[in-house]
Amino acid sequence: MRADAKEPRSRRERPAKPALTRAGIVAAAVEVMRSEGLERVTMRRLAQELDTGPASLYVYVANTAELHAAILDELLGAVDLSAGRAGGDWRDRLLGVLTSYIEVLFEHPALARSALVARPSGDHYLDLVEAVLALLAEGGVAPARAAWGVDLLLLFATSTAAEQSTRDQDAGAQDDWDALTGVLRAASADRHPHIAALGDTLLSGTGPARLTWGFQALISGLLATPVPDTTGPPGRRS
Amino acid sequence: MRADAKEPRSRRERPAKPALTRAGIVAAAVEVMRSEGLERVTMRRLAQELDTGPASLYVYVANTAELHAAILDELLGAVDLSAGRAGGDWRDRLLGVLTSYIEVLFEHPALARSALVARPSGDHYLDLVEAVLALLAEGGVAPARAAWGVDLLLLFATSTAAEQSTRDQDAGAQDDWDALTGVLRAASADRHPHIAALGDTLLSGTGPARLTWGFQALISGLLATPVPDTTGPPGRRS
DNA sequence: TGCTCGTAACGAACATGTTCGTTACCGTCG
DNA sequence: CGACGGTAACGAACATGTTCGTTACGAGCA
Repeated sequence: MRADAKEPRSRRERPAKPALTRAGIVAAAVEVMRSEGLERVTMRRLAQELDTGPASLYVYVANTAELHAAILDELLGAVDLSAGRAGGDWRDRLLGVLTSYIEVLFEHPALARSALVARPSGDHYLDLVEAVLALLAEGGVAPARAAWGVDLLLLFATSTAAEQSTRDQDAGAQDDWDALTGVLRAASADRHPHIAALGDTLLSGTGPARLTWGFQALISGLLATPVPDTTGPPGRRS
Repeated sequence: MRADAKEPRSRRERPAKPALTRAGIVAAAVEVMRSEGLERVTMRRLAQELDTGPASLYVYVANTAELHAAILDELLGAVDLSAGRAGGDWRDRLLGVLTSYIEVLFEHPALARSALVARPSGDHYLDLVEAVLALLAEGGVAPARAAWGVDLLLLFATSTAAEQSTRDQDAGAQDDWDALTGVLRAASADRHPHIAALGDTLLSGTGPARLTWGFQALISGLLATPVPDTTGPPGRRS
């Protein structure tokens, strides 16, 4: 960004730019994503958008993963939390909220992967956690169990979406899929009898059906499994 | 790698090198990992090790994620599957196998992340799937449900390990953790009453305890949740 | 008014993943 | 015996993430 033919002194001519703040960076990132796709949201592209150099961004954003997590939190504003406040069985409503969450993730699986690395801690994510906790409480789940349960549910949703990363994206997805089915089918009955016996059943079911089943299993499981008596003091998980 | 001072004609002098095959590449990758750490296992470093250029590797390995997945499969040879064949309750034994699996992952969280992207399909991974399926069958879990269940269990294990990626690694882990606790504690009682009420409980429990609880919840859940009648033909999950 | 100094921003650099067009080898055919 | 063609391998290039030392700016002070 030197004094080339283009934009000789753009900083003066466009004082509307947010002047390098974290919120501004994230906003610009979201905008670039909406107009050019997530893969174009690179540090350099973003710096160009903000009329600066890549290095400057690192003052406000630790790395690309954190940036993506911030973008994700922005998108999480679209999660339909009202599903939790409607009528009907609390389990069904919980399923509704989780489904809404995962629908957002499925649109940008790469973001889900970032969310696994740099866990989102934005307002929208907290809203989601709050909604899930409220539903669990309504279902009579003990607080300690709900605390672990919300983690379990959201981790499952996030990682399921993350898993789809390369599968859905572009071409080559079908190749991957074919390769996987091939490997499973080729499993010798000698070494892997159960795999061979199950065959295609391992891969059966459409995405949504498996997803719903998974959520229901998780809910049932956490309802049935008490946490080990005292949940000691908080500390680094290691 | 031109005719510089070093190794003018190394290819002739070291005919022992595996001469560029996928197995050889993966073997070299594992060796580099063991001696210099995973972060040093880069395409360039690997090419140098094999006395070739980075581009040549792409004939046998699609990308870095796939390479890492291949490495992981190699490490999965260390999973203690014999735990599944010992005596005692099948659930306990299943827990033992899963724990052994996750112990391997926890040593190299970055690999777990790759496994989410490029799902491993090596022999050792199939062995693991087979062992889990055998235990589920022993527990009387219906085949269709076991097929989905093994996916659920392994996805949980893998993503839990992947989540630790940046946390454990090096310094900065503590920073992240502090930031997270800070955010949760700062949750206003107005907007997020349940979060505020739970407080530290959300972060309570040591890693192993939470992990064990998660596995048990998953097992209970899949035992309690029937799959939707017919599990149609296999197809792309979308 | 002129100087100093702390901080935000910057430019340049390095290592990485990945791709592209080209080259060198080797068995095959005329 | 010599030309051909296919395939494995290669070198160079490009875009990316990230870091480092340096610069420019503006507030506070002499």
